[in-house]
Amino acid sequence: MSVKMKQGKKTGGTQRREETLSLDRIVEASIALLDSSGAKGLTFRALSERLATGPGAIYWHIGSKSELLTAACDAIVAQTMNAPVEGKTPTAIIRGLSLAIFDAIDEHPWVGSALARAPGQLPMVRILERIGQQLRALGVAAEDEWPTVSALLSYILGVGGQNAANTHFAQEQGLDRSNFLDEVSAVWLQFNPDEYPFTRSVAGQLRSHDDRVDFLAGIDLMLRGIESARSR
Amino acid sequence: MSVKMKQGKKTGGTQRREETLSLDRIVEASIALLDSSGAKGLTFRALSERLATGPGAIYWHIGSKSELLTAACDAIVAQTMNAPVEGKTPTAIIRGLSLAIFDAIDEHPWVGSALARAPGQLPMVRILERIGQQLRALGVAAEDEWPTVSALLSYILGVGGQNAANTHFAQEQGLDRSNFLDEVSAVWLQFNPDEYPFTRSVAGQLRSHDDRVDFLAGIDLMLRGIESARSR
DNA sequence: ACCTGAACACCGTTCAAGT
DNA sequence: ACCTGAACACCGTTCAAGT
Repeated sequence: MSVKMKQGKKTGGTQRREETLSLDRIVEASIALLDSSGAKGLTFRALSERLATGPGAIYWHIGSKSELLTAACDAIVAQTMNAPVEGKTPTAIIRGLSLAIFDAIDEHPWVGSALARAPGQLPMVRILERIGQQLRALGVAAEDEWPTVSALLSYILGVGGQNAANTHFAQEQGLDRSNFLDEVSAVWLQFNPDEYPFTRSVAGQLRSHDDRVDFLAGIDLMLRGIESARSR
Repeated sequence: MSVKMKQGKKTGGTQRREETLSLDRIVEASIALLDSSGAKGLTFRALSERLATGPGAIYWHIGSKSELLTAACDAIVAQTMNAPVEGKTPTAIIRGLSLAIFDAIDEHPWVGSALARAPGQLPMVRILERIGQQLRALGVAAEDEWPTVSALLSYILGVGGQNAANTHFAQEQGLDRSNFLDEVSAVWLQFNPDEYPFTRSVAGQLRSHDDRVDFLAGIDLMLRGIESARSR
């Protein structure tokens, strides 16, 4: 739940009063702000008002806004990736982990874009590690380990980013996400059939689809690909 | 090369002088700005200076900054997706199309993030359409068409987004991208071996890898998955 | 129809000054 | 060591006024 991005920050032995500012409290307030008003809602002014302090105080605890966003993202990802996953086989666990991330991003859409903007950072690494261990258990060849996790991770980040963009776009237009997708589908149906035959014919499926099911279908596609590489 | 995002904008019969403002000229200048100074470089002030006009003039031609970014993105994507692709079989063409997008994003990193932020919009649809047609040629079952393009597209967007984030992060630290990845690799090697065994052992591969090769490996993984679904 | 440019309502970040 | 809050250097966007 609480994650230090900086190190060497031990809070002595004596207990301070609840109101004291701390990275944890800042991150907590940031998450609340992000959840309620999206990525645009996280500003140092809104944050310092919520924490009854000035913007400068926050800068004492964290270096920049992007660090703050990554710290908030990491709090969610850590919580998600530390939770136990049901499933016995490596493939089942990978499916479970993937769905857990999907659901976390679904609940906190801003995590999708924050994750994509922090390459190589802790939040990404947590996912990389847990999926990687299962790939190893699956028996993926050593030289294939990196390209394989990398591919799975990219896919997950891609879906997460789309998810974030969809909800952002939707609430910009005052719609919920499924209404927004309905509208996209309607636009696609107006496209010139000679130029965009595939898009048109698939527009209906866009309308009736289930994001979560499609996401899992993609994971399964990749898992089948991994299997078929292993067995040759 | 030139794409109208608004409609009904015919420029009469008479030719205006070169200096006249137009969506095309604005998009062209935007691309130059984005290429030279990244996503942060595109501001209405810098743009209006370059075009020797005021910010208000630009707003007469385009509705908002995000529309402008999408229009610039679409100019690149359209050019990329309209180019002929070598390859005879559907799989070869999908590989070629994917590489073409990868290379375009590599050359214009900002396209990676612009693409991700424009769900359902024209740039994405261009990619969707061309890949979708090849999936159809491949014989993918009608009910699998949507989840399959969707998965390929998410993967491509995911890699593109990472690519964009890497170069953005790198130039923020005054490094080039491979030096930046070296640094990430060094950080990973410092992680606790008990908590992050996989990440540590894979850090070396991160250092010596080739983004483009890894990207293609992911595409091949998915293509194998598609094949194996078809043959059962 | 198209352009000008000042003005508005914000941002992230810094920093002297306080305790 | 930690906090305050004014100030700086920006943003995107609007809009009366011009041609």
